[in-house]
Amino acid sequence: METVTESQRVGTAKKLEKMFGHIDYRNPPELCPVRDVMSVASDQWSTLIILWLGYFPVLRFNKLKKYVYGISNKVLSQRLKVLEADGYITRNAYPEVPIRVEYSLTEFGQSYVKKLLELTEWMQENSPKVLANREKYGLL
Amino acid sequence: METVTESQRVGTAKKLEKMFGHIDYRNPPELCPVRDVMSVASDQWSTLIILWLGYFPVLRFNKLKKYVYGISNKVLSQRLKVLEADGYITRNAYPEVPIRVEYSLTEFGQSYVKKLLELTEWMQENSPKVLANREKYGLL
DNA sequence: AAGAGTAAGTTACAAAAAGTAACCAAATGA
DNA sequence: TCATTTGGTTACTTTTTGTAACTTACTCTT
Repeated sequence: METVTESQRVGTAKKLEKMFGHIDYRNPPELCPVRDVMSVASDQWSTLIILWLGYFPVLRFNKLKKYVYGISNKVLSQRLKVLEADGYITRNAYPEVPIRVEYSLTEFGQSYVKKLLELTEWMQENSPKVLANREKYGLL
Repeated sequence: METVTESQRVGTAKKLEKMFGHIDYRNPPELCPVRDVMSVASDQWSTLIILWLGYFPVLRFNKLKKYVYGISNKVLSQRLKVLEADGYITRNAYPEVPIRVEYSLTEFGQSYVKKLLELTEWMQENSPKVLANREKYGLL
């Protein structure tokens, strides 16, 4: 068991201890719901799906597929199921012909999309720096 | 080109337009630095690496590997390179025997870890809800 | 002097995940 | 009768991950 002195520790980071196990070298996903839940919600495709559903209050399968550029039917369908199971989105199917299926965020999903937007805003502000760093690194 | 009325639009979500292309069905990663940069930084393993480096100011390869439970040498090594290239972390090698290599966050990395911690805090607060949802969904 | 140990990786091979593209159902319109 | 439509599914290929053995270079033990 490792101990970290206060001086070694970075400010707010104490919370990691609670989040990712108790710093005893054992924080596998089975023992760590945060890691488990996060790996679903912050997956690349899931993130884009949730963000677009934050933008449009309701979207049908094929519309969503156009916005989440590059996603395949298969993966979109998979992710939608998981996101529904985890409570971020709802699926409403209307038995018309052809069938109409509408996806939208739950309240829970909306609270998540707010957090996600904070992160993407940071990304937008900072992505130029990252691209500049990559350039520089490439030359070394 | 799709138009969204103000009433359809969810609050802060207008920013998506700037972030993910101009709502014209074309936001591939090549045209969208945010998507590109985000896919590296918010990858599951990268996230854990950055979080642990936020907790311990400096970590060596094998220590990092113990904290980021379950990661393989290969992937750890890959992610560290990319995170270094993107400017989140620094690598310092001391030519002792055996070699000693120290990783730590750059200032930029520290500004990112703060954002990341906000997200993980949300996850910690909300993961019980997600697990409960999953249970319920499983029964349907 | 031969062998073991150590840190930080790399490499070859196997398994899992993702991408691709064709296919399906059910009703409607030409 | 045949094409069209939506929301997927399926079989197959390619890419990404995971596994575990190996490497390098020097030091310590025997």
